[in-house]
This record gives sequence, structure tokens and C-alpha cells, in this order.
Amino acid sequence: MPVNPEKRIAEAVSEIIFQESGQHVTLENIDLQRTRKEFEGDFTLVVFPFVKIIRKSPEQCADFLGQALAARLGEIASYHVIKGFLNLTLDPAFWLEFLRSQMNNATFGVQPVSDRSQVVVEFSSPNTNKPLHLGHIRNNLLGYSVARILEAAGQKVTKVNLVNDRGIHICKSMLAYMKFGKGETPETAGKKGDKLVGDYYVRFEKELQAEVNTLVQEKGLSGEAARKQAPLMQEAQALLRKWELRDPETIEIWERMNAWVYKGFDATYRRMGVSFDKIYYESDTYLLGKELVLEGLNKGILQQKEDGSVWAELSDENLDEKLLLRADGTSVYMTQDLGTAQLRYDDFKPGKMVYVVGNEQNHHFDVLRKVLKKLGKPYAESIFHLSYGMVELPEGKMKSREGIVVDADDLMDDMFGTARKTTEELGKTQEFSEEEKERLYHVIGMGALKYFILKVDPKKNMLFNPAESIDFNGNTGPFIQYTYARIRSILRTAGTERLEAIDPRPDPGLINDKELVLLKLLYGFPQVVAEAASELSPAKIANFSYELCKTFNQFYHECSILNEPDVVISEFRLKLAQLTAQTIHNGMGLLGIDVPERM
RNA sequence: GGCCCCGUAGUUCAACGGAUAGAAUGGAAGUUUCCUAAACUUUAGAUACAGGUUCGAUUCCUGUCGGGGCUACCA
Repeated sequence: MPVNPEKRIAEAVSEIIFQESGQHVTLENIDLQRTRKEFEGDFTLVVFPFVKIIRKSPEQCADFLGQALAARLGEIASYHVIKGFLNLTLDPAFWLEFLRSQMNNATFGVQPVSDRSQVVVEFSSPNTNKPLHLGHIRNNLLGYSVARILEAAGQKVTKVNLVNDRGIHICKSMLAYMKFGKGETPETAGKKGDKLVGDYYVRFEKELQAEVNTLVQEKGLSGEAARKQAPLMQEAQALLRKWELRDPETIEIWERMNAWVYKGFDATYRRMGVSFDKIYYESDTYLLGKELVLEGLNKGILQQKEDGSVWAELSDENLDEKLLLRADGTSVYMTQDLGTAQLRYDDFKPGKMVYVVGNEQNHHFDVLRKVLKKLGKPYAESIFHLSYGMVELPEGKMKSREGIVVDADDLMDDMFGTARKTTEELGKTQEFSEEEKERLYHVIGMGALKYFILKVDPKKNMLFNPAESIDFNGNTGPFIQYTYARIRSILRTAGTERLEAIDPRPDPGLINDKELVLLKLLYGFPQVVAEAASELSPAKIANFSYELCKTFNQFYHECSILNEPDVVISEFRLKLAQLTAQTIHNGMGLLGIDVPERM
């Protein structure tokens, strides 16, 4: 029995058309899709593109191709034509063979690394002056999932994090701590380190605003001018210069505060279930960025102004000029990113560098690519910005600059609490131990959060509704987890050891529609993974998994699995359930979502 | 002002240029001597607007109207 009917059909179509008309049709131009479920058939060939070549009406064309294909390929059991669509039905024996070949495959849909070219995926990219918030959650989940999906498609992936640990914003929280901190530590304050430092950043902005208000009132300055002249801002800039000169006292405080932050971030990452293969720090890359800029200046690619600032002229690329070094010689965000890109390229020589960064930075990445191109860097074209939209909450918008943020830790606490409350109300966990309960509430709460966010197309702005995400009905993570737990329960009841020895092939004639629908859906999983990888879209996996669970429930409802008089059919169904569970497990794994054995 | 992204049932999301625009949720009505009812079944309900491109447009192009973002010597 052939293993790849799509390919065989497409090749046969190409040959048939060539014999008929003498014209070559490439495989990419043959539109063969899975038949939509409201029509009879397994694969559908769209024949409209061939009507001019074959010079027949769409219906005649489809009929001609159907006859020729059925005669040529044994696995095609029948065909029929609706308008210009040729629906092909495969022999049930093909689907049974598919089940037999995959039923004990624990890695169904997940390939081992087969592509030697590296992909580097950067995500998270926090600033050390602020705790992680809801936007970071979407970022982390997307990045982690995309990395796993690329891996499942056979690519070698390195997950990296780039920590923004230097710059004027970091100096602001340092300055506030130096002025108002009185030697406070996370321990004495009773706060996570990242929260403590974040509070000083907020404190700086508050004190600065007070100074600005005074200047505006007393000297009649504009808000913008007042901000620049305010003593605190001047001090922050002085601190940045001291930092770049490696002033020992400044460096000591900087290191101490950063260590607090990293400890806090680690706890949040661990809880979120994400990890990195390598962490870059901008304090290590900005000098390389400066070097690249100075090199470009020497070669005459970049321009220096009278005040000493260095710029890239991008008007030939339809962009404005871009500052790369300030007049005082300190570097900006773009400078750091130039250095980071170079370092990353030197480290891994990746064929592709994916940056998971919010869409408000679309312009930044446009400029980054073009500056690198101007500098003659070969990797400029391999940079891919995976741009995602904002996450909003039902209560309204989140704006980190205005202090309206949803803290990542708080949100995860919330999800855990809701998972506990909902589960306890249903009274399903009474026989669980305390540890098992804690574990389960974590898995459900995080599953709800992850699934809700990942099922949406990354580039779209989205609305996250915590209450709706944790609903056990509908297109949610907990629904999928629940379906998985039920299948596992069935398999435990049946006794899995009995399953290993049986032949899952009943007489094809004994298989009913529900079983066939489920089997065919499962068949599509590897294809879905491949699509998700090429489009960098976890949403594809999420929506497929939901479809699978729903289909399983319908199958399960109509086909009694254990109490079936016909033993062969029943065991065949158990095999089908087993492959379904495995597929849910693998699919959720690609989203970074755990599935519990019981719930 | 200029540039970019987005406008789909009441709501949250789907739909390589393909068939009768799918789900879920909320609304209405049902199903439990049964292996997890956190399930299943039935039902009403949508492509912002106007043109164009073609066998065919939610999808591509143009314009209008809405929403968001960017346009920093912040990151």
C-alpha cells in the first residue's frame, strides 16, 4: 500500500495532462486538497486551472481526470465530480494500513532533526528595569512554541534570549535606588527581585514627573524641554556615561540589581515552562555594535554630524536617517541590535534568525535589516521578524509606559486560582493528594492561558479573557486536556498490555463513518505540523488539536469502545483511541502545554 | 501629515484565490440503567462600504469609513 497518496496523485495528474496535451504542469500548480467534510471523498482536485490546457468543460475535464486516475492508481476506490471539483475516495484499506503503521509510534508527527541548517529563535527579550507582563507572556509562549514546531519539522533550533540589561532606562531604576533605596534588598522588602527593581523604575518616573511639572510651571518650558532639562534626567544620563566608562561603584550596583532581577525572571520562566539554550546580554554586545558603526563610518557608509553623532542615511530605502551613536558617544537600541545580530551570526551561522518581537517594532526591524544590508552583512536577509499583536484584557488596554500593566506572575496566580476553584466545584479531584492537586491546577491554569493565546494568529491584536480561557467547554486548553485524560482513562480500563499484540485490521467493510473520519483526521497531523513550521504558526496546531478532540468525542459518543460485541472492531477502536491520545499529546507538546493522565 | 497592520454571527476566533464563509461561546430546544455529562444532538445568527482584476474574491488592487501601531539622541 503506497504511503504518500497526495504525491502519487499529483504526479499522475501531471503525467496524464502531459499525455493528453503535451503540456507540462508542475506539481506546485496542481491544487490537491483534503475534501471538505460536507462532501464525499478524501482528496479534491481543483480542475479549473486545466480547462484551458485540456480544452474541455470543467465537468468533462474532471470526469476525464477521474477516470484516468482511477485506472492508474489502485488506492483510488471511486471518484465523483461536482462542478469543477474532482473528489477522489481512497480504499479504506489504505487508512487501515496507515493506522497499523503508526499505532505504536510515540513520535507521530514529530521528525528527528534532518535539516542541518540552524535556526536561531530569539524571544522574551526583557528589560531588567521592569517585571514581565502580559505582552511578554504572548511573546514567550509564541517563541517557545515556534521553536518546538520548527524542531518537529526537522530543523536544528537554538532558543536564545536577549536581555536588555544596559541603557538609559536601566540607569533610571539604578538612580532611583541609589537616591531612595536605603540599602533595601528583595529579602528586606519581601518582594521578588524583578518587582523591587521595577518599583524603583516607577519611582524614578514619578519623581521625574514632579520635576518636570515644576519646570513647566516656574520656567514656562514645554513638557519635552522640561524633561530634557530636569536634574534627574541629567543625572541618569551622567550615570549612563559613568557606566560606559566602567566606573567601579556604578558597575557594582548595576550587577547587584541585575542579579536580583534575574532570580525573579528565572522563577517566572520556570513557572511559564519556557527555557533558553543561550542568553545574550546587551552589555556584552553593544560594544561590538559600536565597532560595526565606526567601521561603517571609516568606510564612508555612515555619516557623522558636527556634534559627533553618527547616522545611517536611508533615504534611498524610503526611510529617514537613523541615529546609531549619540553625540556623547553612547549607543542606542539599534546599535546594540547590530552587535547582537553579528554575534549571533558568528556563534551559529544560522540560515535563519527569527526575532519574536511585538509589532510596534516593525519599523525598527525594517531599519535593522537595511542598516545591516548597507554595512554589507550577508545575514541581513536571514533576519525574520515574527511580529505579533497586542494582547488586551476585557477591562481595557494595557500600556506599560502609562503604568497600566498586567503582571505576568499575578496573572499566573489568577489562572491557578481559577483552575482550583472550577475544579473543586466539579468535585472531581477528591481522591487526589495535595501534591497532585497543586500540580493539576498548575497544568490546567497554564494550559488555559497558553492555549487561549496560541490559538490566535500571531499578527492579530487579541483579547484575552481569563474567565473564558479556563472554561472546560469550547475551544479551550482544558477541554483538550480533559479529552486526553478521558482517553487515557479508557486505555487504562482496557488494559494497554492487551493492545500490544493485537492486529488492528478488521474487515474494512466493518468500519463505520465516525471511525473513518477520525482516522483520516489523524492522518493529516504531520502535514499540519509542516504547515505550522513553514508559517511559524502555533495556531495551526491548536486549531487542529481542538478539531481532533471534538471529532474524538463524536466518535466516542457513537461508538462504544469497550462494550462492543465484535471484539476485533472494539480493539481496532482502542488502537484508534491510542493514536488519538498520542497525537493530542504531541500536538500540545508543540504548544508547550502539558496534558494530564487524569483530571 | 506620511508609512504599516487590522475590520467576518451579540462576543472570541477560523477559512493555500475555490464548493453552501466554518467553530466556540451566549440565546432557544433536547439526550444520562453507559467505559470521565468538564460530553453529545438540534436550532437562529456574519464577510464595514463602493468599485476593479477572473471561470471564481473574506482573501489580490484602488478609493471611502472605522480601530490600532510606528514616525525619539526611550528600549
